[in-house]
Formats: sequence, C-alpha cells, structure tokens
Amino acid sequence: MTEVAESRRERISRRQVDKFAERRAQLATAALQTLAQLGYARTSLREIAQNSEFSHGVLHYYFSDKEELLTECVRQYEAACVTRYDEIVAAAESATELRRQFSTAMADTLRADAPMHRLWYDLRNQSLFSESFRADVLEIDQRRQEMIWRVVNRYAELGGMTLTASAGVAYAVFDGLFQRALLHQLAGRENAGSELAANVASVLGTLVA
Amino acid sequence: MTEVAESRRERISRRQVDKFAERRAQLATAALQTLAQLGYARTSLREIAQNSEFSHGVLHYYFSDKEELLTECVRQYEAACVTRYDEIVAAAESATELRRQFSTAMADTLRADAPMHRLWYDLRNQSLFSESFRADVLEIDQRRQEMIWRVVNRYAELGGMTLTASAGVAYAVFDGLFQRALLHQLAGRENAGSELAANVASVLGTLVA
DNA sequence: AGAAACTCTTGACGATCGTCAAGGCTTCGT
DNA sequence: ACGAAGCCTTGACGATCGTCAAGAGTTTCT
Repeated sequence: MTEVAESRRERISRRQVDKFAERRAQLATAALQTLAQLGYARTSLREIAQNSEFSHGVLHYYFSDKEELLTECVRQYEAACVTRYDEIVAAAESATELRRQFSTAMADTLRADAPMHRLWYDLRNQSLFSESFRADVLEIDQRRQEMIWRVVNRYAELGGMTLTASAGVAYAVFDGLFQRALLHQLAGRENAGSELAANVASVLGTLVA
Repeated sequence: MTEVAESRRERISRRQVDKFAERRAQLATAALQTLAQLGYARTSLREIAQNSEFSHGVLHYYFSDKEELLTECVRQYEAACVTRYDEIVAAAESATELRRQFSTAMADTLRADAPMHRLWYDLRNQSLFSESFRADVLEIDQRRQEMIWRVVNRYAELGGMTLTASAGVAYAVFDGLFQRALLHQLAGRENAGSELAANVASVLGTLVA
C-alpha cells in the first residue's frame, strides 16, 4: 500500500469517526432532553430513543452501555453551560451595569432553562451516590466556579473594590441562591425570578468591600 | 353497647393505631437507611425490606404504595433535622462563640451525617421533577430556613449588629456552602469539613453589619 | 377455648428495564 | 456492478421492578 492510499484511507476513517461522533452527539442531545424532562431516576433507554428519530437498539451501536451514554450527556451539557455569562463580563463598562446584567441574566436563565438546570442538579447529586460521573461533575463544577469568579472579579475591578470571599465561596453562594429559586420557580411561584435577581444583586455587593 | 364498652374499644383502637404507626415509623427508618446508602433512583422495596427484619410483602400492609412509603420517609427525616442547631443558639453567650459553635457544628454534621444529607438533596431534587413530595419538601425547606434564621438572628443580637440579608438569602447561602462541601467530602477531600467551617464563619460575618 | 382480627410470609403476576444477536437496508470502495 | 463495511431495526432474553392475593401464624376478645 502506497502512502497516498494510506492517507486516503485515513481520511475516510477520519470521516467515519466524525460521523460516528456526530451521531453520538445527536443521540446525547435527545437523551439530555429526555433527562431534563423526566429526571435521572425515570429515564430509560427506550424513552430516550423515542425522543429521537431512531429505535432503541441504536443506542447500543453508539454507546457500550447506559453509563457511557449518560457520561456523554454530562460532557455535552458542560460545553453549553460554562460560558453563559462571559459576554456580559466582556461588555459591562461599570460595576452597577455588570451587577444589573448578571442578576437579570441569572433570572432569565432560571425562567428559560429550568428543566436543564434541574437535570444538572440531579446529575450532580447522582455523583454523591455513584462514582461514575463524579470526575466529570467535579470538572464542570470547577468550570462553573471559574465562570462565576470571572464575574465577581470583574465586578470588583470595575468598582475599584477588593474581594472578601474566595472563588469557592462565591460559587457556592450563588449556586445556593439559584437552586432555591429553581425550587420555587418549579413550585409555581411567579416571582421566583425577580426575587432571584434582587438576591443576586444584593449578595454580589457583600462579596466585595 | 354501653359507653364503657365504647371507650374501651376506643382505647383498643387507639392502641392498634399506635402500634400501626410505630411499625410504619420503623419501616420508614429502614427505608431511610437504604435510601441514604443507595439514593432514590436505585432503592427498591425489596432492598428496603432486606435492610429491615421483615419481608418485602409487609410494606404493602403498612403503605398503600411506594410513594406513600417515601412520603413517610421524607416526613420522618424532617423531624430529625430541623432543630439541629437550636441548642447552640440557646447556649451561646457571645457572637464570636455562636459563630464558632455554628461553623464547627456544620462541619461535624458534614462529617457524621453525609449519607443522610445527600439523601435530603436527592429527595429535594426529585421534587423538581415530580409533584409527589413537593409540598413536604417545601415545608421542610421552610423549617430549615427558619432554623438558620434563628442562628443568624441570634448572632446579630449578641453582637449588637443589624441584619443585611433576608431569611431566604441566609438559608440559600449556607445551603450552597454545605452542598459544595458535601460533594468535596464524598469525593475524598479530607479538608472539606474544616474548609466548610471557615467559609461558614466568614459568610456569617457578611450577613450582618 | 374458640372465634375473630391482626400481622407477616410466600409466591406469583404483568410491566419494564438494560442488553444483545440476527438480519435487512444503505453507503461506499474497487 | 458487486462485494464489503457501516448503519439501523426488530425481537427476544433474563433480571428486576411494584403490586397483590392467598394463606399461615399470632394476638386479642368474648
């Protein structure tokens, strides 16, 4: 076999790998929608397949088992959630503007992406019982923390203030506020979003001096 | 039937009711242990019965279905968790003492009761997907919030300071800190407890002025 | 003591789960 | 054009789930 033939075969192989990865991502997307709707405990492979355009058998063609599919879901979720506030950080020109933008963005996310966020909390909680996702969960949590830290840092910078809390504390605090608001939102309280915005703006002020 | 006979029958009936409730509580305790060990998604009725001294069929004698058993578990959990810091509040004689006691008590709870706490977060998360526990979960969350509020209030009182946050914000903030520490603790980080104590003490200071 | 009520076990049921093998159908390389 | 490889469906398997009925064992009442 010549080098030309080999490189062509590699190209083909790579194309197949890409198609393979593409379909994996497509199925993981369908799985994420099902998970966000039903939760980890009630999501079956057949239900996932029914929310896609394929039959349930195909899942075992692209994933060795259910755990591998769910791991792929977790990793796919990561990519879409850890840069949510970066544009706000880049665009804000004053501390008060950043505070307003950040708090309203969190409230908007609460209203728009509640199902996906309850899934995240569900998967993170699963990692408290099983080691399978734990590494991925910890990495996502770390990147979410860094995302929050960029906001808080920029806020202090714009206002000429110094930080009074660590990155871990800042993340945990906002995460707690969001999670509480999510429970109230899904319980039907219509002011959960606006309350969250007010609380986030208030707490952000206590993290700097 | 005479009044005497009736009152006796009532006494008997009440005794039976008590025995019935007693066994229900006993089975709910066994269920709580299993849930804390396996998590909501992986806990079956047969597994619960195996962690008790009875067979799996008895569960349907004391509970109409699985949901009623789990609801009983949630309510039983409540009674044991919403007065955890009240003695500390009653005993503390200065703000700094209360702060130290409260933060170390949270760290101790983290180390001693991690499995039960991950179960609480699991059940609370289930209520984001299903309405079945939601009312009970909201009530427990409310009572936990009041418990935290008593601590924060007493802290401000002892230090002659004014509060800068609402009860909801205070609860959400400490809950976020605890949840993050729980993840790190179960992931094997040995300093999760001491970090939590330091963070709680630090954040408590930012809630007053 | 015997009847009645309560308590618990056993074993089975239909449903649903994850998994996998067999086989069409499509796409591709030569 | 034809064989090969990749892709997907179908249908079945063993296991496990919640549920329930039948009945044995125990306690209680008269």
